[in-house]
Amino acid sequence: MTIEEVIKSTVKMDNAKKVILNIMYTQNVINDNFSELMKPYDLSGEQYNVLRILRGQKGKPANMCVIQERMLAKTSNTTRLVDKLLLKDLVTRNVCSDNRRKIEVLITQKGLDILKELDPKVDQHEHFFAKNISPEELELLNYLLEKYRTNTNN
Amino acid sequence: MTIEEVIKSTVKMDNAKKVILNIMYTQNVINDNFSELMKPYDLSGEQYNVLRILRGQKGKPANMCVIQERMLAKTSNTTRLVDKLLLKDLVTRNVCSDNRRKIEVLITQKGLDILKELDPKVDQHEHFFAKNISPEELELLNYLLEKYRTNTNN
DNA sequence: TTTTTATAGTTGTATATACAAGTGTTGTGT
DNA sequence: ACACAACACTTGTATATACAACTATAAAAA
Repeated sequence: MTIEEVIKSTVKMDNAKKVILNIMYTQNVINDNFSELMKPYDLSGEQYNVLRILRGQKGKPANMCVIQERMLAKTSNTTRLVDKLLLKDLVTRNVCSDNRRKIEVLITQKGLDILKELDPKVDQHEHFFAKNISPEELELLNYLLEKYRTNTNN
Repeated sequence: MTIEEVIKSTVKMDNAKKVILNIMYTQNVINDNFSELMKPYDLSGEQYNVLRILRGQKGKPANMCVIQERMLAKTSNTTRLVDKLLLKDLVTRNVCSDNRRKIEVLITQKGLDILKELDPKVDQHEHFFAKNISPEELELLNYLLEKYRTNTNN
C-alpha cells in the first residue's frame, strides 16, 4: 500500500512530501503494533523503553537525566514515567548520597523478569517488519534514514 | 549521527532493531521541527492535517469519517480536532440534510488563507530534510518504507 | 562568606491521544 | 409497522505529552 493509498490522496505529491508522510505513517504502524504487544503487560512503549535502558545499566543506577538522554522522545517526562514503574514495583528510586540533587533509579528483579519474558516478543515484533525486505535493503534503509535526518547544510 | 549515538547505546543492535529505532527517532525529529513551524499559527500538526484534507476537497464538504480515513493517525479524535478548528473559525460544521447522522465540515476563507501562508513554509520544511539525500535516494527511501511496512507473509 | 548561577528533578496546567460507552439516525428483516 | 442491527458521530475517562514554573542542591563568583 503506497502512502497515497493510505491517505487516499488524489493529488500528486513530490517525493520530499511522500517521505515525510511515509515516515510518519510507518511510525504509527510500528507503534500501534508495539502497543498491542505491551498491552497484556500493562506497559506503554515509553515505559518499556525506560526499563530497557535500566537493564542496559547492568546494575549501575541511572539518574533521571541519563534516562532522558537515552530515550527516543527527548521530551518525555521521565519523573512521571518512573513514577508509573515504581507503582508497579518494576524499579526503585533513591536520592543519590554523593549529590543529593540526583536520583538513582534501578530496575528490580520483577522488572528484569518482565523484560526477559518480553524479549522474544519484542524480537519477533522487530523482525515482523524487517522480513518484508532483504538484509541488504534493511541496511540501506538504516543508512538512508540516518543520512536523511542529519542536516549537513542548513 | 547514528541511532546508536542518539540513544547512547553501548551494546550492538541488529539491523531490524536499528530500523525500528531509526524510524521512531526520525519521526520525532520531523515532528518536533514541524510543531515548531506550526506554533506561531497556534496549530497542532494534526489540526494542520485536517485543514489540508479539507482544502483537498475543493469546496466539497467532508464528513467526519472521510477526514478520519485520510489522516495518518487513524485513531485521532476527529470530533475534537474539528472542535478546535471551529473555535478558531477555520472550519464550519453542519449536519448533513441528506443523512442527519453525517456532519459536513468545510474549510473557511480564513482557513484557506492560513494554509496559503503556510504552504511555502511546509514546503521548505519538507525539503529541509529531503535535500540531505539525492533524488534517487529519496525515491528509494519511499520504496523501502512502503515495502517495509507492507506485510506480505504473516 | 554571601550571592549568583547552574544543575537535577518535580509539579502544574493545558492539550492530545486511546479506548470504551453513549446518542441519535438510518437501513434491514420480519 | 416494528424490532433490531449498523452507522456516524460524540462524550467520558484515564493516560500521555508539551511546556513552563518551581524547589532543592551544588558549584562558581564576588
